[in-house]
Parts: sequence; structure tokens; C-alpha cells
Amino acid sequence: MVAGRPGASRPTLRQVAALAGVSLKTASRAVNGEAYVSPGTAQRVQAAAEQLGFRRNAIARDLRAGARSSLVGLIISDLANPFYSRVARGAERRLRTANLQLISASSEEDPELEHTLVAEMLERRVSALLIVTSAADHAYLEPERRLGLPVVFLDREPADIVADAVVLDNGGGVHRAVEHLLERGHRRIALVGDLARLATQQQRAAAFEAAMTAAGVTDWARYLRADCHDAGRAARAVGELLALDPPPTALMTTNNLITTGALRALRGRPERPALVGFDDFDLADVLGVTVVAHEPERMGELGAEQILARLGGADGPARRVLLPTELIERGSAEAR
Amino acid sequence: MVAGRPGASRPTLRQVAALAGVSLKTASRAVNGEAYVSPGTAQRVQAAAEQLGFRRNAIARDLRAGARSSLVGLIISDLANPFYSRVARGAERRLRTANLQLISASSEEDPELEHTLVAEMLERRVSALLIVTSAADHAYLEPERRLGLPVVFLDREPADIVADAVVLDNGGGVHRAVEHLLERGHRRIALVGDLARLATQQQRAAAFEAAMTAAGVTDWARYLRADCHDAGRAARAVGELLALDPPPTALMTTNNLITTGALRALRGRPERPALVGFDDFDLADVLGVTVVAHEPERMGELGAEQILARLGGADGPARRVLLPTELIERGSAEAR
DNA sequence: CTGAAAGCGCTAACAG
DNA sequence: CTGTTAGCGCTTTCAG
Repeated sequence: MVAGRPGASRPTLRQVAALAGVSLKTASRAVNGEAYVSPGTAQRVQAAAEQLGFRRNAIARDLRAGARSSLVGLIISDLANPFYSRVARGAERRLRTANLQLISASSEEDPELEHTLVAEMLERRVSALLIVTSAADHAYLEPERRLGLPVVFLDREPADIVADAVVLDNGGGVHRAVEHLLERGHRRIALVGDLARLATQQQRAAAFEAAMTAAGVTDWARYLRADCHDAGRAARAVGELLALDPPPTALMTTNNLITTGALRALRGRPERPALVGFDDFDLADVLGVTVVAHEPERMGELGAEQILARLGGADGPARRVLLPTELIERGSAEAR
Repeated sequence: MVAGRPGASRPTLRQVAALAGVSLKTASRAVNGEAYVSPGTAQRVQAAAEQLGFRRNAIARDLRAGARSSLVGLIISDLANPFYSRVARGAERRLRTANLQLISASSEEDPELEHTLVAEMLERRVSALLIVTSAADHAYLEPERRLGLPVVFLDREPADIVADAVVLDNGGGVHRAVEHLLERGHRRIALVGDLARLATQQQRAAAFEAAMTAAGVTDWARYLRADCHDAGRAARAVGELLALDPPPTALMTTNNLITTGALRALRGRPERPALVGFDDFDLADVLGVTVVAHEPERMGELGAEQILARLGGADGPARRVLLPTELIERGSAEAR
């Protein structure tokens, strides 16, 4: 498929064995540091390997094992989103300790692309899958799970199948944020949300509705905006909200991108509504923005941990891990 | 190595062939959409494959090819740093169009870990390597390059070997930034820099020195701080600088993390020095921070492109691609 | 158009 | 301690 410079092919274990004057299997043992090799032999093999620039071939090794490779697939909507890149970082770190490598790909919030990426990873025989799904339909994963492939959903849990998942306490986080705003006298609170089809968004919106209703606010729906999947759209939505009469006195944004958009829209305006954002972000402290914070790395780590448990044979029912959220007050929730 | 649920093993092409009543090779042809298969036969094979839930085994396929896998390795100092995650994103996107998958890992700025990660990727027979190196010594890569492994250095170029690289115009960027500050009357300009051993840092510091010297400023070294590899350390350095007598009237920070640290240190202080940062960042617009901007995704894309060219047989000498930088004025460079 | 045979590089299972 | 044999799942010859 892909050709290296012709003629210069990589040395094989057989060549190492020949040079060291031992059998293939002995060379194999020596190279892998197995027991039952005399020190002298091991020495000679090591020397031969070094001289030839030998590298074990993980492809051949994995094929032989008859098992999957030591790769774990990670599918994420956008690797460049700080939240997800931190999730990836956490997963990577934990998997490394188990000698597993991470192969990641961005689905760009496209269910079809997600499907393709999963297929590619399955062909590569990843030993497990970590996935931030953008799809509504996960039936195609069932045969794989039945074949023993550990699949762990991160951040967004599937609605149509039961599966291992690591998710945030979205309800609790939004609840506390809204309470916080209500306590400060806000009644006209707007919610600027992400794609309505996403589980996280649904949970956050539901918690918002519940908290507002419980507080006796009836016209909350008027200040509800959804499907703002990037900062630009969020900024536009905020602009529209502020043009309402009467305008909202507070904004709740349901993720980091939306918060960014809101901050842009608010920039330079005389009337600055209060603001609480879901997801902490770089410089939120400098900007004094109150947020619902959590630990993205932890999500990745716990996802990896669940995978390791499954690979280790854990056979119980699907486990859903809920990560706590925390309200960090930085002043932007006060009434003006 | 890693066991799936016992008993439920994945179907092989042989089983598909048996079910379809054709030979192994015919099944192979059909599954790969090759020519010279009668439509009827192709149909039957497809059906059998579907029924069994067959997935091609890329491990076996890559082994057979005798070539490297269709994986490309990416080693980066920290995948969670927005700059690098965007580089990764760009590389991923471009490689996808060539049916290559990205396998990435963070070296945590540790040369030894970097070395280990490279070894692991070589064992996995990546077809090429993209690397943001933290090491000073790259001799160990020479045998690999000689074996035909394309290696492209991103962001930081090696000093000890000549190799393909995609780097920023660090000198030009810093030069323009310093000129910008000088034009606004600043003379006591501080430079807060990253690890002095990094090529990028050296280039940026050199350009700073050159611009200051050319402007006739002689005591610039007094306001020079290096080895601030995280926001915390940068914040501390800025605190120290501002305590000098006389303090600098302007700050130049040499990367996004340092700029973040500087903004934290400056928060709430009455005397706010001017500030220009290297690297653009989210919310720089909201905070009104003037920066030396560039396109991280483009760096990843171009790195991928160079790899594809090499894999395609391009055999010329090492190519160094220089990415332009641009000064984006947002007001923070004015004298107060 | 279709198939049989060989082998990629390695390791597990058995002998010595 | 060391070596031989077989085979992972697939594709590449080379014949039908």
C-alpha cells in the first residue's frame, strides 16, 4: 500500500536471529525479555537487534494474538474544542498506563461521518471504543458490543441502547446555576443552547425549565434559544434576545462555545445582563465569568478506566458514571 | 493479548466465502470492490458479509502488504493546548482525505517520553511521523528516515539534522510586534518566554533582541524572562517584572499559555502595561489583546501534505515551509 | 471471471 | 534453556 524507500526494508526478527546465530523463537524470547534465555544468548540477540535497527512489528504481533490490537479508538465531535481535547488528554494518559494507544478522530457532529469513523476503527481492530456520539441511532453498535467490543459513551449518553457511559451531572449543574440567578433577583433568564438533538442539551434545557417553573416563572420559553452550535450563532442569538422588550436580565449559556459567543455579543454594550456559563474555560477568571465547572480530563480517565475494566473481563451490567459539577462564582451573576 | 468475549469471535473472510459458496480470493475481490467479479457473485458475497457482520481486518491486510500501516503518528507536547489541538485537527483533516488515520500522543515536553512514543509508533509501523519535538537530539531518527520513513517536524525545527519542517515565521512575527510597541513609545519592553531550550523560543527571543538593539535600547536584558512553561510561572514572572524600578511599560509574551498567565497577573492592577502576545487565542477579541496570529490548522495540514508527498515518492531535499504570522491590533499595545 | 498455493512477521504450543 | 511447527487473516502471484 504505502511504500518506503525501495530496497531499504525493515529488518525482521528472522534476520536478527540469523545474525545472532540462534533460532527465531529464541530471538523472540530475548527481544521480549522473557525468562528462560541464557544471559549470553540474550546479550547476543540484543546486540544483533541493535546493529540491524530491529523494531518489533506490532502488526504481526497483533495479528498473531488473534485478538484485537492494542489500540483504543476515540471518536469526538471536535478535537479542537478545548473541552474535548481535555477529555482526550485524560483518556490518553490513563490508557498509556495500560500500554494502550489512542487513535482519535473528529466526527464534526455528523452522524454519518461518525459511522464511517467507527467502521474504520473496527477494521483496525481497536480493542475498545470511546465515543462522544452525535448520532441518535446506535443500533449499528449492538453487533459489535455483542462480539465483546467494549464501548463507552462519553459526555452524551445514548437514548436508544443501554451502554457504559461517563456523563456530567447536567441537571444538577444547571439547577444550581439557575437557582443562583434566581436568588439574585433575576426572573427573565434566557437560555442559549446547543443543538437540540444532543442529549446534553436536552438534559440542560430540562433542568432549566424545571428550575424556572419551580420558581413560578411562566414566560421562560420566550427567552429560550437552541441550536447555537458555534460562537457566531450564539452571538447572534444573544443579540436577538437583548432586543426583546423587555430583555432578559440574565443569560445562561449551555457550553463553552456559546459562552464565548455571548461574551462577544455583550462586548461594548452598555446594558450587560448577568451571565452564567456551562463549562469552565481559560480566562473565565480574568473575565470574571461565573460558570458551572467540571473536570474534562476526569471524564476521559474514567472512560478509559471503564474500558480497562471491561477488557479485564468485568462482565456486569452497563455502568453509568456521573461526574459532579461545581458552580464557580466570579461575579457575573449579579443583578445590575 | 486482549480478549473479546470468548466464543464470539469475529467472522473472517473465509467464513464469508464459505457462506457465499465461493473461494477465499473471490470473496476478497468482491469485498474490496475489485473488477473481474461477476455481478451475481459480488451480490452473494456482499449478502454473506452483511449477514455475518464481516469487517475487513486491517491488521492482516497491512501485514500482508509488507508495508507500513495506514496510520500516521503525531507526537505533540500537549494535546490539550489549544494551539496543538488545532494543529492536530488540521493534520487529521488532511490525512483523512488520503485514507490515513492519525494516532496521536502527548510527550509532555519530556524528551525521554517523546523517544518512547516514537518507538511505540514505529513498532506499530506508522507510515510517517509528524512531530513537535521537545528533544535536542534527533540522531535516533536518522536510521528510520534512512529506511524511508517520512518525518516532518512541526512548529519546532531540529537543530542537529536537516529534515522536512513546517514552522512559523517567528522572527517576523516578533519583529513586527516589537516594532509596533516601539512605535507607540515603549522602550522598557519585557519579554516573557517559554523554555529556553525550545527552537521557537530561541527564534522569538533572538528577534526580540535584534529589534530592541536596532532601536537603540540597551537594557532590554533586564526585562527578559524565560522558562515560563505554564501560565502560573508566567504570572509570577510578570509580577516580578512589574515590581522592578522602573517597571516595564510593555509586555511581550511568547505564547498563548504565557499570555494567559500575564493576563491573570495583570488582573485588577492599577498600572496596566501594554501587552502583545504571540499566538491568537479565544476571547482575545473580547479582552482586546493585540497578538501575533497565525493558522495552527494550516500547520497541521501542510505537515500532512508534506507527508503525503513523501509517501507519494517525492524524493527531493528536506523542505522547510514557513507559515506567515500577522499582527492583529486590538488596542492592548497602546502606551498608558 | 475464478481459484489454489504461498507467505507477510510473529508467537503459542510442543517437543527436545 | 532452545528449537520446530503451525497458523493468525489476508492478498499476491500464477494457473485455470
